[in-house]
Order: sequence, then structure tokens, then C-alpha cells
Amino acid sequence: MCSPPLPRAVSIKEIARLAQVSHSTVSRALRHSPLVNPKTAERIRRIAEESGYCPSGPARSLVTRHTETIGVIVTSIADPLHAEVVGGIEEAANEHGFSVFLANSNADPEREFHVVRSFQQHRVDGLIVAAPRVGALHMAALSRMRIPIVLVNNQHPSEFVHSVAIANVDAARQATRHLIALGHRRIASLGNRFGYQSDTERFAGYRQALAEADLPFEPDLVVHGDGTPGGAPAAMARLLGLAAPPTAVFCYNDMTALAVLRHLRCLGLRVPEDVSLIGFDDLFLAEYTDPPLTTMRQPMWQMDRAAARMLLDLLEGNAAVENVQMPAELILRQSTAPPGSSHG
Amino acid sequence: MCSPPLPRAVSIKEIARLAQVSHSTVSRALRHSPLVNPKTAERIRRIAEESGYCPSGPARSLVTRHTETIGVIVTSIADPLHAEVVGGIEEAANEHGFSVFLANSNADPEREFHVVRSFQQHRVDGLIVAAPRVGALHMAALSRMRIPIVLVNNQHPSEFVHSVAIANVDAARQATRHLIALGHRRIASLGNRFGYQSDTERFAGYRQALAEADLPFEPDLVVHGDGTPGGAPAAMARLLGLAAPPTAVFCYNDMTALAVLRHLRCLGLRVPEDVSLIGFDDLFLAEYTDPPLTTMRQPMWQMDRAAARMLLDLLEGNAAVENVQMPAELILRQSTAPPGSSHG
DNA sequence: CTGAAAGCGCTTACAG
DNA sequence: CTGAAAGCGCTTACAG
Repeated sequence: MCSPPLPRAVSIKEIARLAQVSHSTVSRALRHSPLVNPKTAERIRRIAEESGYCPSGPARSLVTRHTETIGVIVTSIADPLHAEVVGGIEEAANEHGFSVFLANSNADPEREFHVVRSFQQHRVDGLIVAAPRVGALHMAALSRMRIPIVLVNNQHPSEFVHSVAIANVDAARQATRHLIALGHRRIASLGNRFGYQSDTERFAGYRQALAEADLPFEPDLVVHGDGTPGGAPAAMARLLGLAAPPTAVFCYNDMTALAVLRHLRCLGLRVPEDVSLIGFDDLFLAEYTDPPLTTMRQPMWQMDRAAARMLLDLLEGNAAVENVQMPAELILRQSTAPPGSSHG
Repeated sequence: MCSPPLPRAVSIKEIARLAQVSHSTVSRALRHSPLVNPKTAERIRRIAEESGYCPSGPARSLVTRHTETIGVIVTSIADPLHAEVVGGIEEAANEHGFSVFLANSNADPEREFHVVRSFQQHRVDGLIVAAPRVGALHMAALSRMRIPIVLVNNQHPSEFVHSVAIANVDAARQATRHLIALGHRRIASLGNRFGYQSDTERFAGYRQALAEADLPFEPDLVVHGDGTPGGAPAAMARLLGLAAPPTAVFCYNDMTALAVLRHLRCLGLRVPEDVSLIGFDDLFLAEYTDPPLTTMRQPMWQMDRAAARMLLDLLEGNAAVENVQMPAELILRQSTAPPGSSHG
């Protein structure tokens, strides 16, 4: 609240005084308006340069009515998946001369509210929401801001916004097919009960693949974790306690797969010899686990860039597609193999 | 550059009209000034609320001369270590009502320049620089901005700024001591030739530990990677090619250790039976490798919070300590063991 | 307690 | 080509 008197930066007026012209002329010269004598324009620019002039964004935005900023909301910056989100967005934004405000909702409703409010106060030109719940709960507040908004992997379908999302159904089907192709018949789905739509969609893809292969759907083989390593052991214990345990597990995400991997190791079970494991996301670390994790790659960097470009298009007045679905890619590594491959 | 006419947000004037008072009074009421009749203040606030009024940060900052924003510069957002940087900063900033601009320098000098310039235009109140080179190369430009700056893990010593850094010498000494205590005598140091000061300091710590234990320093046991997984295999090959290869390796960071781990596995060497490995950073994934990685934890989240708090202190006019050194913590996991432990 | 006035640093019609 | 003027949305002395 309180703060020391910042040294006043040199303004357009100051350099007008120095250059012996009106501040209007300075403004024009600095903006390279053709309406000013090239000689004086040059002189003005030199003076500005020498005096270390740096235009005031806030002042400028007051009249232009845009700030050249976008806001980005993520649930957790520490989440490796979201770290990439921010990277792709920042890159694309910067290429267009936009700066990005980053905020972390922490999945806390109160915090989410404040974040949106604060972005609104800063008069961001547009918003990218990569925090599923924010999109879900605050859509009304968001659309009241009357600025372009793009949702990344939004978890609740809504018609009136722009979004980019991973093609969950296809991805899950592909993952399951891969396991089926390897010869697995008892394939578990370890979902995420907080995954909302993505969980539903991935589950649907799993069932589709089963149906296509004429494999029976067994409810017992479906358990729901919480999308974090913490919930995985319990879920896995349920599966292993079954009379006929699964020979392969399709995990909601890599974090879950990671925890399962570790849990199985503790139990003395081998991956993929005893149990095959497939993840989702292709986090950086998926390549470094032992065995390296087979997974469905979610091209986050591209998705983010796509989201940013979509927003930038909107900001530049171009029509943009409403929704983009990006395909996931099966990344074959060593955590999947034919069932019982150690014995055969 | 071009952009559609944003719908004009409701201003203080508009609600003044609605409330039949002057806009000065509205301003006061909204800011809870005691200089306004409680009844009318209440009425004004209600009207503001109902009309969806949201104060304009840019307009406000023009007169208050601060924007309640800070800029954060990192080299790479995708780098897991830096993802945490941002998280801690954003959290602390938000608690004090500040928003954060995030930019990624990509270790590109031109980009770095633009980032600094853009933050300056946005009139950020303060800056946190977690991109070592920016601190090194642009210190002059930065200090010309005349705003508080805090450097995180800055790689070049400079007197006139505030900084928080990891205690590299101590950390490296501790790591090396751990290996010595396990009985290792031939301990390699796999450094990072782009690590500037941190590399130098960690190397110094390594030598100190050796000296303390009266172990000879062998230049052959010191190689320099590039701080990324890419450079590790070559560096490791050199070490393994030695007449008497090391039985333990102190790696510059976890990423390097990770790559070494993998490389050794390819070569059929076991960790820690054949070679002990200790990393640095304690990235999230260090816990999930096989074997889990023994490493020196760099408490990034706390370091970031410390940096943010230091900056906030500065912004609030409080004196702040100039430099904070945070101790690293030895995290014992399974990648280190006595030499030749498979045979004994 | 309230309003008129000045001003923050800029841009941009409007007259010359 | 140039300057005086108005205005962007706010805050805050200054007079009542």
C-alpha cells in the first residue's frame, strides 16, 4: 500500500522542452508519424534516446484503450504440465508484442475470483484460462469482462467461448488399442475422479476400444484415483486385490503412472513383465523413469501456442476458429509389452 | 497493432451520474475515504457494484505512480527448476496484492533486451531476475530503471543489487563429504561449463572436501558438461575411459545426473553398485528415477518466496538485507552407496 | 462532508 | 508540418 516516491521517469513533456517543440510533436516523432519534419523528428528521437526516455504504457493505454497484455490463469505453476502451458503462451504472445500476466489459482475459489478481478483491473486485452475449474465456475464473471477468452483443456463444455483441448476420446482409445494389440485382455482404467470431462472422455475412449475388440467391459477394472501420485497406490491395491487382476493399466496421467510404477516396484512386481503401464501427458520425466514410460503425448507447447495465437487473432479482429482439438500421440517406450512376457 | 474497439468499461464518471454526486465523491467512497457521508458512500458502492464497475489500474497508476506489478524474468519456463521459481514468486506477490508479469529470455540477448524494455514500459514497480545472464549483461540497463531489483541465483557477483542464492560452496562440500564418508576415494566432479559462478563455487566446495579429507585432487576427475542431459554422456565417457575410473560422481545438477544414470544403464553399469551418483537441485523427478537420486536439494520455492519478499520489502520502503544465501540440504536416496557395494 | 480544479503521461482530431 | 486543446479514468489538494 504505502511505497517510496519513485523517481519520476522522463516524460514526453520533458523532452519537448529539451527539443524546443510541443509535446504533440514529440509524441508524433516518437511514433514515427509522417506528420513531422524528418529532420526535427530525428533530432527529437535522438534527444529521447539520450535522455533515456521510455514511454509509459499505462498513460498510453488510457487513450488507446488497450494494454498489450494478456492474462494467463493456471491451477498450479509447479505442475510440470502447466509449466509448459505458460512457456508456449509467453513465446507466442511476445512475438506479437504482448506481455503476459501470470496467475496461479491454486484451485482455490476465492483466489480464482481475485485473480480474475485483478486481471480485469489491469485491463488485460485478453485471457487464457488453463485452470479447468476457473473456466467452469467463473464463466459468467469472465464473459462479463467482455474481452476475448481462450480456454485450454477446459473441463466443462460451454458454447460461447474459444478453446483448445486434447482429443481425449481418441487418445484413450488409441492407448487402449495399443494394449489390446499387445495381447492384453484384462485392461484396467485408472482414472481421475477430479478430472471432470477429461476423465469422462478418456473413459469413453477406453470403452470404445474394448467394444471394438469385442472385449467385455468389467466395472471392477475401473478405479478412480485423484490425478496425483498420492491416490495411485490405493487405487492400484484395489486392482491387484481382484481375483483376476489386470495385466495392463491405462493411467489417467503420467503422475499416476509414475506412482503406480513405484508402488509395483515396492511390491516386487515388474513393469512391463508382470504389468504393462501406459500414461498420459508425456511429461518430461516420462522418458527418464525405469522403465521409460509408454504414454500418450499431449503436445502442450503446441496447444499453448495455438491458444495464444487464437487469442491474438481475436485481439487483432480476425475471426478465429471456435474450438481446436489436438490429437495426442502414442509414444512407445518400455513400460508396455505383451502380457506375461517374462515367462514367454 | 490494430485491434477492435473494446467496449468501454463503466467509469467513475458514469457511476457519479447514476449516484447524482461528483466523481470526486465517487472516488472517495470507493476508496473508503472517511471524508464521505457513510450513507452516500454506501449508496455509491452499491451502485458501483450493480453496474459492474471495476477500477482502471492504468488510470490509477498514472496518478499514484505505481502499478502494483512486478516483472519476473527467467531463462526458460520449461525448465523444471524455473517453473518453481515462478510459483513461489507469484504466490508471495499475490499475497501482497501484486500481479506478476512473466517473461522468458530464452537466453537470447536480443530477447533479453526487449523483455527488460517491455517491463519498463509497463512501469513494473520491481523486478526479479532469475535469468543469470540477464543479471550479468544488463545490469547497467536494469539499474537505470531505478526500481528495486532482486536477483535469484545470479551468476556474477555485483555489489549494488539484492539477491538470493544457494550456498554453492557449502552444498558442494557437503555432497562430496557424503561420498567420502561412504568410503569413496576417486570422486569425479561433472561440472557445467556454462554455469559461471555456480560452477566455480561448486567446484571449490568439491576441492575443499577433498582437502579436508586429505584426498589428492586429480584434474582428470574433473570434466565439464553443459548442464543439460545432452552433454552428460560425452563427459561420462571421458571419466570411464580413465585408467582408474571414479567410483562416484558429483553431478552439477539433477538433469546431468539423470542422463548419466541412463547412460550407465546402457553401458550395463549399475548405480550405485558400480558407480555412486549424487545430483543437485532435487527436481521433482529425482524421487522417481531408478534408483531414486541422492541429491542436494535447492529449496527453490523458499528461495523464490524469499526473493519476492525481499522485493516487496523494498517496495514498501523497508530496508532489506542485501544478499541471502540459502543452505542446500542433502537428500539421501539410493544412488549413492559404499564403493564396490555389490561385491561386499 | 462535497465539488470544482488540476494533473498524472500520453494521443489525436482540429486549426492553422 | 506544428501547436493548442480536449480527453482517456483516476486521485487529491483546495475551497467551500
